[in-house]
Amino acid sequence: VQSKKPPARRPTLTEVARLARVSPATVSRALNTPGLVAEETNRRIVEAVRKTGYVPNLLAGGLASNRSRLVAVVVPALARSIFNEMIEAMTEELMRARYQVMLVLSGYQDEHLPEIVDSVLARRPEGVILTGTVSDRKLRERLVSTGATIIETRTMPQEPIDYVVGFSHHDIGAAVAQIFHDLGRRAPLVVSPESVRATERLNGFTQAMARLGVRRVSTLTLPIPASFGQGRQALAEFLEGGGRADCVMCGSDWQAHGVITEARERGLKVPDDLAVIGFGNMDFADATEPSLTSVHIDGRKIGLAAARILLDRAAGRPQAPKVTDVGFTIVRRTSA
Amino acid sequence: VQSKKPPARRPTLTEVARLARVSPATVSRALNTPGLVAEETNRRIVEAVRKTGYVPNLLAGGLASNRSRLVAVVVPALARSIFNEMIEAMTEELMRARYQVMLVLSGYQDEHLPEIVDSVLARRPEGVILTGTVSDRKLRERLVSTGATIIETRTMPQEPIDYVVGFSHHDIGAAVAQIFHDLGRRAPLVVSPESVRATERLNGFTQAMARLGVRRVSTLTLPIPASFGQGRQALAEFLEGGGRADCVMCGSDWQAHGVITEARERGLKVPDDLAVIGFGNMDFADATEPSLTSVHIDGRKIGLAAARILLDRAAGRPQAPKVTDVGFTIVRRTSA
DNA sequence: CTGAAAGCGCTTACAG
DNA sequence: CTGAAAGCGCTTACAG
Repeated sequence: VQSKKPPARRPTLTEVARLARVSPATVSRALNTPGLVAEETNRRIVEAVRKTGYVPNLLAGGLASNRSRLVAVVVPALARSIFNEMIEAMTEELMRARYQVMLVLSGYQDEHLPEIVDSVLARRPEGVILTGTVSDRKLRERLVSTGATIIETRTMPQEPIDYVVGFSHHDIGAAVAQIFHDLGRRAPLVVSPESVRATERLNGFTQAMARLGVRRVSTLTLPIPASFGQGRQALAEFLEGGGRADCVMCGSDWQAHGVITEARERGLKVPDDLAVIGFGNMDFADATEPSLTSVHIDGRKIGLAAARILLDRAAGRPQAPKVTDVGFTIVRRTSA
Repeated sequence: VQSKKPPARRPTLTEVARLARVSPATVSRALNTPGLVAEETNRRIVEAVRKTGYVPNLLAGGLASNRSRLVAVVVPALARSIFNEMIEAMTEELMRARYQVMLVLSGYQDEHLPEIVDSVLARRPEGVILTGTVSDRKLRERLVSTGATIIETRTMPQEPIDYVVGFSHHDIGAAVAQIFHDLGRRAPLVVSPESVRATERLNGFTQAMARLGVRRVSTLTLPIPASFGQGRQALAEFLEGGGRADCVMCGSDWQAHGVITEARERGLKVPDDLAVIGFGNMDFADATEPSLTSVHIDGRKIGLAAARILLDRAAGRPQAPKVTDVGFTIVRRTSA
């Protein structure tokens, strides 16, 4: 006498074949390339699939065909994430083509990257979407050697691993510097999270400022993830340490909001005494008081472009360009 | 003469075995249950793995062992998402146990659910995490029949499919009603997205209000996803249509912020003329003017609890309770 | 502690 | 248009 759990064995392709009175090979064809199968045969197979409730086993299918229909997306984190729109757009597009997305969290430190890469490769993904780049040469080679399409996003590396869909953090720093310069600011401060990409923005900013005649840039480096409280405290310490600034480029909108809050608490007027520019153009950017000028990246555009590259390549369609620059915009609101 | 792409064949377990002078079976054991293998043998195998750069093929492994080490997470959407923290906590915990997370976007309509469920089951996941519930009986059975652990989250269904980690939307509606009542409000408005769960909150609210002696509740139903602009326009139309209200329960913080903005634009004082409570306790809830009272859900707690259930079950450890209620809190700020 | 063998559920040349 | 057969790369009783 059995209780509860029935054997839970799922019907297999072979069972469907038997029911439809064809060979397993024909069922496989009917499911994957229906054009190759006679109409009447197809009908019988569809009916058998329906009757049995058959769901193909993609582990077996992937193993046999060497095509996993899987794309890995590697992001540092998700909470408070600026990656949502990219991931969402990409996932939607890939799901439409019957691909699936494996979500991988890498953290902001690189130390676990080797294990993470291996765990990704173990699934034999057809594509790997990276946030930023991978600098370790061995890891880069390991990624490429799999034959998967590798796409670096949200960056613009000197030496791409394979494909790139991103923008130049360096240029963003320069553009922000230009805005402050146009506002007549001469004492810039950069509040920057401790990340490769924030550092690129810092460098772009500093170099542009130098070109514009401002050689002195104050910098506050903060641990990741950058928060409201942190931004606030950072400005407090800076000012109490005797620092002077009339403009601030922040690593995130949370930081920027913290900086603004602290500044106003101390009687500074934003933007008159202190102009502030954030990064990310978050939901709340127009809800702060004053509203926040911020750098906007089109995440959906990145996600879509990456998905298209993968699908085109999988379908053998004419290759996309290796590098796609989606650019950025700076949304001017009140704070600068 | 070959060019570019080297054969890209990855080393197999058999090659590792040959190099280590053992059988494939022993390599498999060394990798999965090292305790069963002699130390010296193990050493040789580890060395061979290193030398070859071997990465196990989980498609093959999963097929052979009938354990995919895959968990599917199904959420309606990611952009502006309230699910981030849940997903992040769950993914972290599962990755630690060498499980991987497949991200599935379902949209807010149920029409594509059957295909989505099939695409999920095709990967033979060991667990399926759902946002909300699945009402279609056939789909429920299909899910269960796979033997995977099914976990419904962010809900508290009458008849759970399997496990539940969530909270009661109905109770939230009631709690919000109580707050408005304590503030002496008698003309409530509910701005509610067109979703099952928002409707539960609406019902809880309406019933509690009735118990508290307020029988008339105005309702504005909005399409999903609920946005700032929508909330704003909704209030505008409501007031211009002659509607009266002294308090509003909103379906999201974005809506709430829109409602507040519109109210102030029209000279209404928040909270004096109009008390407002949002849902989600988003980042910007304390950045609005006035700051926003909102319902807070501990997403990380949900994600962790779900991951634990899966891992405990996979390890055959004593079963977790079928239903976990993580509750909710209402964060009082200025708007109510 | 280790190996030989069967099998997991598919796909895909190959042949007809 | 269809089938027989081999094979994808693992795991796991079974036997020793």
